[in-house]
Amino acid sequence: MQEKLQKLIEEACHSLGIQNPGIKVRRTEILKMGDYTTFMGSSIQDPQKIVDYIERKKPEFIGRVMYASINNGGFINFYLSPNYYFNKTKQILEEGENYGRSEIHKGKKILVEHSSPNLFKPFHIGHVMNNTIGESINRFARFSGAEVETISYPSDVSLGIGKAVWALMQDGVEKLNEFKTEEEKLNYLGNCYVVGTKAMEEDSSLEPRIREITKIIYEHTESPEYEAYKIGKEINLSYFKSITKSLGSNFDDFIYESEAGKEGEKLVRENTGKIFEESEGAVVYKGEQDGLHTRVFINKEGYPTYEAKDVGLLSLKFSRYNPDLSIFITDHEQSEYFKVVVTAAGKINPIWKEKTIHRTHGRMSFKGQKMSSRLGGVPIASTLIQAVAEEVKEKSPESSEEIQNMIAISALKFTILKSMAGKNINFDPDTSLSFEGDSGPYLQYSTVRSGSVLEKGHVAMQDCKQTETITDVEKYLDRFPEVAEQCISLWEPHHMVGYLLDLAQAFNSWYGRVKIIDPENKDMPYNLAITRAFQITMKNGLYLLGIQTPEKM
RNA sequence: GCCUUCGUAGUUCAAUGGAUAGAACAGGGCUCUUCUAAGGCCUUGAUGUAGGUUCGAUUCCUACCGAAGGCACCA
Repeated sequence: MQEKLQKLIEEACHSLGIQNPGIKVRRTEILKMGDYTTFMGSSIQDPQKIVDYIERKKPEFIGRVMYASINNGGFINFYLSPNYYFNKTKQILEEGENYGRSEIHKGKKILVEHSSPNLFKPFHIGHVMNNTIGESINRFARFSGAEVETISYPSDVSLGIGKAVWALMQDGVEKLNEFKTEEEKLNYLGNCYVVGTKAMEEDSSLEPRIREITKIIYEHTESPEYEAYKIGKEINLSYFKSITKSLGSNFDDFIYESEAGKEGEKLVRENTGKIFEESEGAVVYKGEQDGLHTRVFINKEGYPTYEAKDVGLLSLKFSRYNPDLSIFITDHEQSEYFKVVVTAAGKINPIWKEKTIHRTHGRMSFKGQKMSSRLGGVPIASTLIQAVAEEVKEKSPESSEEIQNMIAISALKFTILKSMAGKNINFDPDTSLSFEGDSGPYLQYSTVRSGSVLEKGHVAMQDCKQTETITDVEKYLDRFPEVAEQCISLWEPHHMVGYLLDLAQAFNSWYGRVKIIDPENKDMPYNLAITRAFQITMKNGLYLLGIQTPEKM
């Protein structure tokens, strides 16, 4: 549509002898100003003549064209016709869950890595943020026409894990059998991590032993320690899968830190003297040559650091999946770190840098009393979700537990997704997590409401007649595909959140004014069709945010 | 000290260089014998400071003030 209008206006300019008008048609931000608009600079002598030209040629999709004069120029505003919107509604009903699906990355392969956990450490609120943003980007990737592979990068070797395994060995692995549920076993393992860390802090003579265990884990040496580690790793991994599943994620594959470490160490050693250099006994990359800073890739003890592991990860991603685009999501405090790592890795293979996109999420800080006291100041993911679900239960005791969870997760995800990723979030449970106003539940509620209307009336497009007036709901529905494309091209989900709020508001406002199920009203069939189109679009949009829509609420 | 990101209403967030800077929460006032009031309608209130580029700046540039993060073997 934008291209059609662009052509039309260029044609009009040419007919008036203006060769390079340099004007761009774009969407209006305010609905009453029209659907598309373009700014006419003072170089255009007589914009009214352009309007007249278009009025004469007026194709069917244009309702009217207006010139609005302003300071040093003005806008030519295009209003699309009722006929255009009528056909659009029909199109949405036909396309259903494919409405808005894009083809910008058709034929391409995209690799998305997110939610990378630290096994043996609890899945905390930071992981929920990563998962929420990562999952949404993952769904946008799938909506872009690309073939998508989703992976996670669990950290399965570190000194910290060595400490946890040491603590696990103290009481014996058999102790795990005493616990009935997976949750209890997991809590016990989490406790081992704490106990191990504390023990080493208090008694430094334990260090050689813990380093020995870490080495065993790193080298997969057959031993009781390695067996204990494998059991612990399995429990943690299985918990990771189940909690991310409950949040709406599935992973096609994993690349483990232990694998990436070996690959990375090999690559860094091969390129030492070329890309990397030795300095003070360590192998470093001097980032100053690129306006960055120096980082250590292999420490003076000869072990690969996270830097080398991330180089290995990049290498494995491209050798295993050969993606056209590789996106990964981390905490924003790693932004500078990854600039150095990706730049250094790009010197080994330029493709790795060119095709890699790093998106970040901020941190969540807590304030307010209500939720903080319930959480006891520990933002473990499952505890947080449970606490939110409790709030939902108070408000809606008659809903099933499944729906209560859906609403709780939507409230949480909405809070994370509504602002631009990478910015910190001030999480005030008393206000940021309200279920009223701009919120996840508001979007769900609006969708459920449309479903409830549709239960009472049957949608039949063939009974619909074109109306004289155009509702704001139709105008917003028309914009869904381009909002999705905006999110895809920028890899920023928050645009969709703002859009869905506008759409839902338009629907709720319309719902308040117009009785949809009204046999007296000749527009009832078309109003039902709009309602159905609204429901389809909301569901598609919420899907892209990783939010489920309940049947009732 | 250097680098990155960010300062918008009392609060939490929006706004490809364009029209009167949008919402929500909080405050004030309406609205359920009519399809779900987790709703709708009305109302008070904001671009950190000082310059610059531009017909036009929340957006781009410079300085300052403030916040978060990074800067050698932690992740």
